Amino acid sequence: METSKQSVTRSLSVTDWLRENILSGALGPGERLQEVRLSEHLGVSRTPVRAALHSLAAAGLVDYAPNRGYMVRDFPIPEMIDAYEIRGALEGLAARFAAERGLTRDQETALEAALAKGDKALAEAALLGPDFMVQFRDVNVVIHDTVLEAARNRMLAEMIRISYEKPRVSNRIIVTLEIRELERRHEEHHRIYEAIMARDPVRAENIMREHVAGVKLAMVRSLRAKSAQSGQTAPA
Amino acid sequence: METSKQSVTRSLSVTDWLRENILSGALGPGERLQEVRLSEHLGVSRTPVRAALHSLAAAGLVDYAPNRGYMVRDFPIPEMIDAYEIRGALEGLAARFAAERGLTRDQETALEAALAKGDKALAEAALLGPDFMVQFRDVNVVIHDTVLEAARNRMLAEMIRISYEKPRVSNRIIVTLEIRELERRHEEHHRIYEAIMARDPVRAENIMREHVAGVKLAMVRSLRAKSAQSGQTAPA
DNA sequence: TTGTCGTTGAATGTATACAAAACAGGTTGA
DNA sequence: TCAACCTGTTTTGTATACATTCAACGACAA
Repeated sequence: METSKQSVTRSLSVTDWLRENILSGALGPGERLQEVRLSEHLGVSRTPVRAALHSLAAAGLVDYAPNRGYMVRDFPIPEMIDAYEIRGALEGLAARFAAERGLTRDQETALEAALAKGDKALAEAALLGPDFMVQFRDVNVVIHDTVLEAARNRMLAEMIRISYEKPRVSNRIIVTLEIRELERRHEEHHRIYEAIMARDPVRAENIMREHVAGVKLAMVRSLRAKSAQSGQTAPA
Repeated sequence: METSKQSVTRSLSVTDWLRENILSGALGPGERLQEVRLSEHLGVSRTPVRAALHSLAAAGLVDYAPNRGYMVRDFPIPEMIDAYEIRGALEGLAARFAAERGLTRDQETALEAALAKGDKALAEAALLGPDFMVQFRDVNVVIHDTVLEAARNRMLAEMIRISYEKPRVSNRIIVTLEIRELERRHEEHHRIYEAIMARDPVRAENIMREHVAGVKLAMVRSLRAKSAQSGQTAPA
């Protein structure tokens, strides 16, 4: 197995390996995932490979046809852009639930710490250098995960996780690089926190939805930049 | 196999069998799903049973713990009520996409036919008898499925399907029995269709979301009625 | 050339034997 | 009495042999 960490079972290891390779793009859309080939490549039998493929098919990362096997699913750009709308609707709902149900002491502390860390990172952006992006990414993850936890709904959490686990849609990735954008984004984090603390569900939902819409726009811009770039080298 | 229709593979048959029995409540929350027991009961080997359990775990119907197996997941009433909010958010999005992207000729025809059938069924409710509910259910399914199809987004479709495939949350079930409710519900169907035809995404989304919220309220009422009922026989 | 049909091969579907891990019970020690 | 541990049993995890299905290829006839 080429992954560093070993999961409890081989099936889970293979699942992780496949997921990572699909999300990173190492396994491209349309690529057939044949059981024997994979099992030889990974040094396990067909059984855990089959289990992993089953899981990924249910998670929507690979397509399955009876008696024909699995292939990496196609993720059209328009659908990935839509995915941000879906994320926005779901995370908006999470913010609403959080505002309705309130935060635990720990969640409140975690959010405040994350907000403060973000403020600090933005203030020191210049001297932090490459570490800055790492820190800001962590802040982002903590804030969104905590709001989701505060929503207290397993099904919602699973759906948001599914919407994350697609190429190019993770909140683990900060698309934009402009500091101005990040400042606005973090300002929104503050406002989401305030709305939840004020127990204002409607406002919490609206801000969160707008927040994700902002991320979507940044991603669309970055995609356009990329396609313009590749357009120069390969116009077809 | 006790199910009537045979799927292409045994794995799929077992998956269907398990899903149906969980959704119907024949397999209750917490019930352990042991591979050998199931395979003997269904007359197949452990392999297809394992495959089915894997799929259902990914679909969120059963819980899995490594080396400990599977059990039917718990579906707390509050989470099932939340599920309607999730459905509302997602179906609202679908209506918005449909309004943005427009209907094909076929979709338009299908919606108009379903609306007319619903009108007719409501008008003749008294003399249709038990057939009435069946017809109205069909109308409901066609309308929601067609809007979803018009949204042209596979990921959204899959998520809505997942939110349906929980006990008590299907649009295949009409909770309310009051004709007045159904008339209002169907009136909303008309308005959703109009908003989509008018290419008004915001309005389409809002109406659809309200529409699902109405279904949620009817379901909450019906749950309260049921718990009051069972409360008489078993107050604890 | 084109269409149909049968063969062939490669892939998935299934069953089953064996390995490893978790649970339950009793035993032994303090 | 209680706790820790050892051990048999049960259950899941894995490997592999065999069955089945599908798709591609080529032969043959129109």
